[in-house]
Amino acid sequence: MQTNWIGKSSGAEISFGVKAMNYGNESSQLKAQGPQLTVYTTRPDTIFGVDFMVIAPEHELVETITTAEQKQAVEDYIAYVKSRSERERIAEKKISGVFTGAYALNPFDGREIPIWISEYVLAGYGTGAIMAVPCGDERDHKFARHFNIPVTNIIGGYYNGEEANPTKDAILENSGFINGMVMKDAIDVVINKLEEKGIGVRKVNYKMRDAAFSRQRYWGEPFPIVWKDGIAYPMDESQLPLELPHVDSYKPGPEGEGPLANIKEWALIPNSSPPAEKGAAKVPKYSVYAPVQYELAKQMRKEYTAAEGKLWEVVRDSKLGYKFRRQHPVDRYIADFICLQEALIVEVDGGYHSTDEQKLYDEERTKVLNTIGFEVMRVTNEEVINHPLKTGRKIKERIEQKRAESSQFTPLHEVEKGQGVRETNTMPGYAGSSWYFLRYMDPHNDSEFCSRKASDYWNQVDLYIGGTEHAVGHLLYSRMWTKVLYDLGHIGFDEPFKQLVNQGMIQGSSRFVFRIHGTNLFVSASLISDNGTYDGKQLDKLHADVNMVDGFELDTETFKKWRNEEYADAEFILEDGKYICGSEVEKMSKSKFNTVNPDDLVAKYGADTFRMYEMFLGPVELSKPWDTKGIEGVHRFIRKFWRLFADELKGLVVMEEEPTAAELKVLHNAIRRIENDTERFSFNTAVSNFMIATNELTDLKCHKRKVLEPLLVLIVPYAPHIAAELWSLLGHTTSVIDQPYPVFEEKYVKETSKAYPIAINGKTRTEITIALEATQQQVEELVLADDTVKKWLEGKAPKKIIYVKNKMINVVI
RNA sequence: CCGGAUGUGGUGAAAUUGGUAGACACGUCAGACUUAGGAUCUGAUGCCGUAAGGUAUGGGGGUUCGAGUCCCUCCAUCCGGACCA
Repeated sequence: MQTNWIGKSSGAEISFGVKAMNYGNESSQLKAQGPQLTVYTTRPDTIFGVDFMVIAPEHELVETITTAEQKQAVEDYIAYVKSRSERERIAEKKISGVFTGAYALNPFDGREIPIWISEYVLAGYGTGAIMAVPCGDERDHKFARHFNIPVTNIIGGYYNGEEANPTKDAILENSGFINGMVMKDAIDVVINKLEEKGIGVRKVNYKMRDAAFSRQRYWGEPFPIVWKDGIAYPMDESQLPLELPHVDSYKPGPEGEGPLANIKEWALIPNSSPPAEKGAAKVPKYSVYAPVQYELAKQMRKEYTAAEGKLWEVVRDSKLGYKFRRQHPVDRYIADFICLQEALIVEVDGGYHSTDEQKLYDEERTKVLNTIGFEVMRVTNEEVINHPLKTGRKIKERIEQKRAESSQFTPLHEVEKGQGVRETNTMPGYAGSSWYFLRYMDPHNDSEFCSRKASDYWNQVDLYIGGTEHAVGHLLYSRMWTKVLYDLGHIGFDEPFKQLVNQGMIQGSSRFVFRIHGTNLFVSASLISDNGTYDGKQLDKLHADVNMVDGFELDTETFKKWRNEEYADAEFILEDGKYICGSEVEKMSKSKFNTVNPDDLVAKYGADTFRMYEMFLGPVELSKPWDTKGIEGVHRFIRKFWRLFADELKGLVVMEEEPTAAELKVLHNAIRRIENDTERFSFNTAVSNFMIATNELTDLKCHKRKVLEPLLVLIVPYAPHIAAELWSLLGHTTSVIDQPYPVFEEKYVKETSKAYPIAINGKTRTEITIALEATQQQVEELVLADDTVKKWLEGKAPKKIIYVKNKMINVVI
């Protein structure tokens, strides 16, 4: 599960010479001898199958190697790539590319290989260039077909001419010195040869995910960092720990920082050091982005559109009175223009923002940027080009309006000069969760995180139960820190957890309302036609809060008052006087308004019922939508269990008599099954075994202490509150938690006979009770004497009688 | 597209090694006790059929005396990942 995240791949980096020729770029000094093009590949064994090379549009060699004839085509292509948003590039599978006019040389046979540019190669991964082997790689193959590049087959019959085959088992053909070798084995041979010739090196590549160790949120450990003059200083150890202060509001700070920025007393540190440049301390706060993005932004800064160029002239050098940057990475996006001090982003809409999909993307982008505190303003290409100065004034007006609105806050950058400013971002969830289990072993230690003595005693965590997201995020980092601490000798184990169980998610059951697009009219679900329209009109599908829906029926009055009366003017098209909602099972999430508050259920049924009901829903590792339908059953069980001990009127009814064989059998069956279920995390069947035992004891009218006390100990992990309560009701003064676990004894559940199912040709027809120690012959006699069996035999003799002791009997006719 | 998981009644589900499919609950129906019942208790309840019986674990095929379980294949849903060279 974690391999995708660590993204380790091993292969080789290979340098290809580029054929010397007359390049379009006259200033190139590489006319005599071509430059080197370095690629990364996991499959060096396919080197003789390289039919073309592809470099990323942002690749540094693009300008250098493009020939004069291809110059225009390449420029057009790069302009096209630039015009596409990051997301389009990732989402669309469109094949596009352009030939540079240059050729690389195969280091082994000198074959000339055309070099292409295509957006399917990413600047940020590997070297930003690949060697394309169409017969072995599907993307390369599609590219080759699209541009009619001849395909060299190096894998013989494994390649059918239609589809690439990424096999490693083929025997190589058309492959020079590795002809006849199996591909797997050739990988090493080629790498060795490359290294020998000095044109390549063995290399392991990693991709990093979630590398940014910072969040603009409240909940997280604060960084012990103080910014001064734009430089981060770690706090002195004597001032640690830095504690998360109380906040009244979790809203973003005045400039879109984390909520901590709202607490001036905490964030600002009086200081007499030299005055910081205005705003300097804030700049790095927005620098939470991947290096790839930084590179991309740099590139984009060089290749701006006409409108962007004009607007830059208007806003650059604080001409508007505010400092603007252009093509600046923010979160996962790159903003066209940004004024960090005022948290305003100005986007220039090119002509390509016209389709619905692009609009959706823009909306989402705006939403994300808003969430982290930026206001997004859009201007069109036309207005910038026709009225650049007017656009500038418009931007300035917007800023001033924004300042007026937020004047109740003192923006951090306006504080007295010379003050330090705390980092207001906090650490991500996995920061603390990566090692807290170690701290738990020694929580009061104030000289180190955990003494070696304590960690040696407690050792690894026996069992880790978590969801699948945790398995990648949290587990990955706890494993890393554990390994680091082990290498440093602070702990004696290098894996944090002995066993992992992935529990499923409790999903939400969302409810939807359907609004006719552009109106306040809401249509009840079953009136909507199959193609998702009503009366031919488009509908907006909106989440409605599940708490104002009874089953599927919407409480329309509550709905009108919902979200500060956002839908106060709503009108409804009902069916049978009701508004029926649509429903879907989704992840439970506040944004989907499908969360339910367990407090209400706990108040109604108690925590034990709630706990057991969650267990009873099904296997832990499965996800299922939250549904309270069955909770009554569990609650009834708990009351029934209670009645074994006490009567509403008579109080305690426990008797001291010796239990009967039947009662002991119930108890010991329960011990065996529940112990077994608990050990294999089959909590749902354990709960049902408690129910079975309780039902059986109720039927036996058993209220005997010697049966009930062990049962109480069994139930402690499942219903701890009532277990403790009943334990004390039984007159004990010690805790039930300290009781030894009941021991199963075979002798109480031993049977002497069994009611065997009798099957004729595999189909069960009747049942005969036979002693367990019966022999094959005795069984056959008994079975053949049975009326039902005789009826099915119709006087014939059976071919065979299969007798499996303690299981079943099958008569084959 | 890749990887992982899951498909069983009206519903949540059970079925240690291939051996009585649907335990335990919810729901529904009938009944008891009740002024009442959203309390408690009893019984019934996969589907078709009066019954005998037939049929049934996503679809199709196979192995076996016997398959929810093992094998092949197709389909659906969910989760995770994804231009990763």
